[in-house]
Amino acid sequence: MPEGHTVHRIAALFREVFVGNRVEASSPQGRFREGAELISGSILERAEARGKQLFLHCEGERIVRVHLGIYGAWDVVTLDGDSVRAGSPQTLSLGAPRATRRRLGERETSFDADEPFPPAPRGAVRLRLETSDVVADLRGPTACEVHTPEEAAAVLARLGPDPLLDTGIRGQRDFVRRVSSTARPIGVVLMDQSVVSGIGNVYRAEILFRHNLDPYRPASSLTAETAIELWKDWSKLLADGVKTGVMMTRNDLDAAGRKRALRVARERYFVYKREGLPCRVCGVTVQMDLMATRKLYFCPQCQRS
DNA sequence: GGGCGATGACAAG
DNA sequence: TTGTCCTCGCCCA
Repeated sequence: MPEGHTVHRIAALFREVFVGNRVEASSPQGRFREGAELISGSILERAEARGKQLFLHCEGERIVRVHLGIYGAWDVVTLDGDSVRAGSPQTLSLGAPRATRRRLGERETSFDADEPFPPAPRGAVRLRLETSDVVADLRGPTACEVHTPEEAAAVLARLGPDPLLDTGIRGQRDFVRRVSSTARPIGVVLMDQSVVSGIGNVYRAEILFRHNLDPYRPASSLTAETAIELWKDWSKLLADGVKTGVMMTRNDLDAAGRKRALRVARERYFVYKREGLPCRVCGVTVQMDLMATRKLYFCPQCQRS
């Protein structure tokens, strides 16, 4: 997925294009018909992310919670703002204003869509949100539900700190406390959303590598200093990811290399999906193990206990 | 056109 | 620990 950075980007985009507006909701696929009816025509009051969870607060204390899971995505098509505002006869005579399509999820893309507006739903669209000049299609989410404030609060209560929300010393202390209180492997603990929000399989592998940490080491054996460094690093990576839309975890590149890595996915990581290739730092073969059902990539040399 | 894997999280046993 | 759900793009024939 869609790790935490993606969901914060979606929330920011929704704040830009939906919040404050009356939004029509539908479920072209049919699997969210009742939920869509509950919120359709109401004003979207807030859009917030916490870790991998998105909360859309609608008028009337109805909150749509969306979790993209491993392959969910939002396709957002916006009419070009200038064209819409200009509304000049010239623009109109040229036909429909240009639409821009953005996908936020699995692989982010952005391109001008050569299609009429609103576009017909393609594939299995669980939820479509629509105003006169924006359409957002949700497909493949692991969760899409309408909650009461109490239900939403219950979900939030189960989530560990998110560096973008729990800034400062409090979030850091909370993280350190949760990490130090379990003997489970740090590679498992970083993926546990009740310990820390937003880290997924890519960030897990990369953060562990960046700190030369053996993924199997008991979390409680880390020093407080190390735990603090992990929190600070996650804070930085998340902020970067939200800004660029890309998970870029290499810190060994010059400007040109960095630019290239932003374009070429396989250049972005130290170890993720590099099983069998030489470690970028020491040259030893990168290894892949299954840890808690997920593929864990690490360098057995750089990440020794 | 079939199979498979993917940035995830549950529940059941 | 295993099974299940969600959808799509890519690989191979």
